[in-house]
Amino acid sequence: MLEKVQADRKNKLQKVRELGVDPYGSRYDTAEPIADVLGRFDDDGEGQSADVAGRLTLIRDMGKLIFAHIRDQGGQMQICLRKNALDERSWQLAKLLDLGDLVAAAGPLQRTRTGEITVFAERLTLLCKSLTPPPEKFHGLQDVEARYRRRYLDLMTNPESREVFDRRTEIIDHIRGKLRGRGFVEVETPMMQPIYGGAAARPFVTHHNTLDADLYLRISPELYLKRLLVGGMEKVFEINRNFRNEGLSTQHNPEFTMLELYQAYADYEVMMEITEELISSAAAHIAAPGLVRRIQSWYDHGCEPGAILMWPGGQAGFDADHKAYKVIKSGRTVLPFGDEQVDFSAPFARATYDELLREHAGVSMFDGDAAREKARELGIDESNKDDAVVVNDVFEATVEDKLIQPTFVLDYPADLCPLTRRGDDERIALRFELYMAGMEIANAYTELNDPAVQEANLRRQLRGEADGETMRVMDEDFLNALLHGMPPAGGLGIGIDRVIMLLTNSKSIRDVILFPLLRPESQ
RNA sequence: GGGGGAGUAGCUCAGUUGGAAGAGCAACGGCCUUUUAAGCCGUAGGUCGUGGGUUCGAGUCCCACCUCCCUCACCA
Repeated sequence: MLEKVQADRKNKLQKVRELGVDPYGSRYDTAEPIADVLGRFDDDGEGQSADVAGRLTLIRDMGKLIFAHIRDQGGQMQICLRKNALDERSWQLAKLLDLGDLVAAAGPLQRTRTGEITVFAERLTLLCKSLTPPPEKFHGLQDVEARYRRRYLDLMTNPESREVFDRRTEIIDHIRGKLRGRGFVEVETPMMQPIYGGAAARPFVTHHNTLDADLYLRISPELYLKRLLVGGMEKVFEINRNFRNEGLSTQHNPEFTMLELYQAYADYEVMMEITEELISSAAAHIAAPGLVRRIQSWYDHGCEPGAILMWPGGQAGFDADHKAYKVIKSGRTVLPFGDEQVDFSAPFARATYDELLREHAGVSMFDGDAAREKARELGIDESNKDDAVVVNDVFEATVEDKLIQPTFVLDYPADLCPLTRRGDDERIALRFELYMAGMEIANAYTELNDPAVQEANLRRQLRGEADGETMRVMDEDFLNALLHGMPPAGGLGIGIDRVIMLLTNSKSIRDVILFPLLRPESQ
């Protein structure tokens, strides 16, 4: 069947050529964004005209009169093609158009009898003939696997999907702007590393032929960014991919985007302020009415923006089935995430690791025996694991999914944190993680800059960590760098994909990554 | 890897107890100059995920496998 449709379309393509028209178009830079056209239309104005370009999403052919919807990246509107308004060749061309073709139409701009703003074309230009029909015009592409594997079809037909990726870009731009405003410089450090480190994860391995050397795709940029602190770069950040050779889930993609930043002469308290500012301001930015208005034009199918856009009480809101954004309380930014309402307003709640563990598990992080008992009660295998690993297993099992509202968890068990400075109490590390909606979003510490302690930490193996998942791979050059003296510093990592999930109400990380990793299709 | 769910036309989906594979959209032919998922008349389109099995007969029942989704495990 598909072959037949493609053959029909190739026939039409040939007929287009016989008309002397290039079916693959060429430069066309006179078109105006559709959202702008709809926005400037004046009901009392006369002699208005427009020139728009985009993909045909709907065609209603009435013989000598054709109505069609044309969509560009910011909006959709109606065009009308009439036999007696076009020259003979253009009319022949109009009758050969299919859903999915890219065209441009120019002519007078008027409302139709039923009130829809419409370009009554006097010029029609074919920009690209489409040989494969688009998905169903009303339901769009629903099949989840197809949406991930053939993202171009998802983007073409599902505006709410495009919307998520537009927001992703806006959020990352916003974060970069905030960091630049604080005097941070963006750097790029190796993705391919001879020694991997900075996190506890299994790496991907690759090979450089000329050097005949195995290299690892980085699991973290941390050790390189700290070298830059040694070199005198006092405020650095990197937003880039990390690769971890681990399982896939709704919260894990093997390659994911991480923000890491380091600030000399700061500590984890400063990192908390920065985290709060980045995330709460990104949420406020993304919930701003101006953005909601622009988005709304996608759903409007040609009705003028403004008709649906004024929300009562100055609140911004947006509802399209599963993607909903709202600013609910004035002065606070509250966004829905699934069944939850998450309040992104600063300041975020703070609690120590030990307080939370006592509250939810009834044991102290300093009492290894009690933690083991609790672990057995929870069905966690605690044999052959060090106390700190058992404690953390209990923490993850009992506390994590309770942390829906933004919460800084402070002061981790020192044994879990080889790169972190100890507190006055040597058993704790000056580290926090930020949890939201039960997900780990950020991780930061007051950085360890004592080379002797750092070396000892890296040499010590913790029992209970799986083979190959330890960060204790000795990086002599990193230790040498510390011997030259690294300023006391705060370091922060934020999982960008998860932030995007929270701010776009996406329950799966695959919905915020354009091309998530799936099993390759066989044959 | 364990558990649960799904896979039927290009797309969105029905398919009863096992008894002749369906609808809408898209496509093709025809009518139609103000339609809104246009309408009307007609035509065509299927390896029912793959491979076995049970049966007179399998989209439907059984087994294995493939892919995706959810969940658990894994995972800073």
